Amino acid sequence: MRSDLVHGVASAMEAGLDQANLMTEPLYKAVIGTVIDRIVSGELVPGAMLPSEYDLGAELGVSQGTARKALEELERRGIIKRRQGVGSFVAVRTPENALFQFFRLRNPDGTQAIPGLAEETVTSRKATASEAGQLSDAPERVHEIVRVRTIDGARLIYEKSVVPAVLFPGLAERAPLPNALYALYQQAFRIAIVRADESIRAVAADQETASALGIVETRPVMRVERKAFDIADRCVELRLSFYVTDHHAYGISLA
Amino acid sequence: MRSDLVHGVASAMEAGLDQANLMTEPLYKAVIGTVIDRIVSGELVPGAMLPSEYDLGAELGVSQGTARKALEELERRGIIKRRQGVGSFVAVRTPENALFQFFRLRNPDGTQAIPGLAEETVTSRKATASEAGQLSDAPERVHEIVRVRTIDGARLIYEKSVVPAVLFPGLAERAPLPNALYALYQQAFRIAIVRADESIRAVAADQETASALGIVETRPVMRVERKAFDIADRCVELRLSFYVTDHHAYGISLA
DNA sequence: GCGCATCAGTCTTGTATAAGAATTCTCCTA
DNA sequence: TAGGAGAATTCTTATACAAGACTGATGCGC
Repeated sequence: MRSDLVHGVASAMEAGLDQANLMTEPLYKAVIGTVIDRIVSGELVPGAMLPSEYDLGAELGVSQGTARKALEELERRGIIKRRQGVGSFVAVRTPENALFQFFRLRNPDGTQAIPGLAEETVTSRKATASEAGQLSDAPERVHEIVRVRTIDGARLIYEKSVVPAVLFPGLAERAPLPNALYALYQQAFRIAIVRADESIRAVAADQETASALGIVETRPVMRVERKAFDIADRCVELRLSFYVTDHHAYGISLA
Repeated sequence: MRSDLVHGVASAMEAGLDQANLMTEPLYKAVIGTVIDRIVSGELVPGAMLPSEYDLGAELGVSQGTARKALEELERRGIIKRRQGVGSFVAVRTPENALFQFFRLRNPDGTQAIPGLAEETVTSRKATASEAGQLSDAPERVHEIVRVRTIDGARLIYEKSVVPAVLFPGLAERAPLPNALYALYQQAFRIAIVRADESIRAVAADQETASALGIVETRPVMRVERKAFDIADRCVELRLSFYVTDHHAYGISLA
């Protein structure tokens, strides 16, 4: 079986993965890498059905149980969804679940707040040194999306998103963009956001934010810096957001 | 094997678990419940070694593989730690890892901020209706821990923690309390915090917070409401914290 | 005799595999 | 149109072997 395994790993390499297997990497990890490669390459599009555990195992020269272990971990990471009796599918980021996963603002009663879109400007420009350093592959040019978002009609959110131009060709021409950017990223550019690191502070609104939201400059607002990572763990978006949290709260869970 | 399984579940019931198994619950979930029961009951204390996969399986009438599946999930939940060639151990909440897991304040360079303790008062009183409704088992009396914490000598954090008196007998007499409360909870009261839900807002400091931290009343501070849950998923602590985030940020990860 | 390295043994978890059960959907039939 | 057989899928359980880690005995040099 080991020879077949090596063959399976070899196909994974052909699909784009060629590091990290020097010392007999476990088979199931090689399978994980193969599946991720196929998603990244577009061979498996969001919503597509994966081969069954048995077929995937046969194809890569491993047993059904090993393929299963790989699929279980992919589901834990949120990359695929599985349904008994039906099959395994590449996770689809819909406007609904994208909001539920990454938009954390809650109403006073704890329910999810539903944001609207009041203003939007999309521009292309050179990346700053800081942006190039934080984004993967140090892009030279970026798209900047500046938005004012509303909740129940009130202008409460001001946010700037920066993405590499090379990964999002023609983004600026697509304006106006839909409310849920991450669903657009996946559907139009095949980039699935699966993880985000955030840095949160309470600050007094600066002049730019205050005028955008129509508030006084000294008002406390929540300042959130986000780095968003795709399925291949590349940092593909920087986002700086300001929230007015007088009647809403940012809900998170620590585990 | 199914009859033996039922027997295993029966022993789990004797250990304290007697709901949620009406319709042929999977064996490995019954094993998970049994292990959790033993930890909650104090039969397995933090740091104690669990039976090996083989022994645990034999004891409960399931195979090593099934016991293994249960132990894997317990490790994912952070309830136990496993080391190849050594064994499985009930997770120990040390002051260090408790801070790393639940104290999210970061220095400007992204490293973990180390808090100190400047002031502390511990009192016992009747629970408010709101507190009784949020805490598990609607306790009549609570302990309240009010603290001012420092970072690099600066008074930057003001926090009030409320815990049920019945679960923490004699807590008030233990003052002064150690810096890491959750380590104390586990070591002195056998209550392991494994999860917390937080609600974050940016507000202007109120009079109480401002005087405690020595800042002006209008200064923006981060207001964090936390509900902390133990291994049995009971809400055992309410905490209201105020952070001065001029030079520090609250770091979280969304996945 | 004392100290230290080495090595075998044993206990543990990690990996791989396989067989049968449970779930879901489709399609045919009455 | 309702119901049931069948096929496809994931889910559960079980077993065998590999790999890592600690223990203690053994032997050698000093």
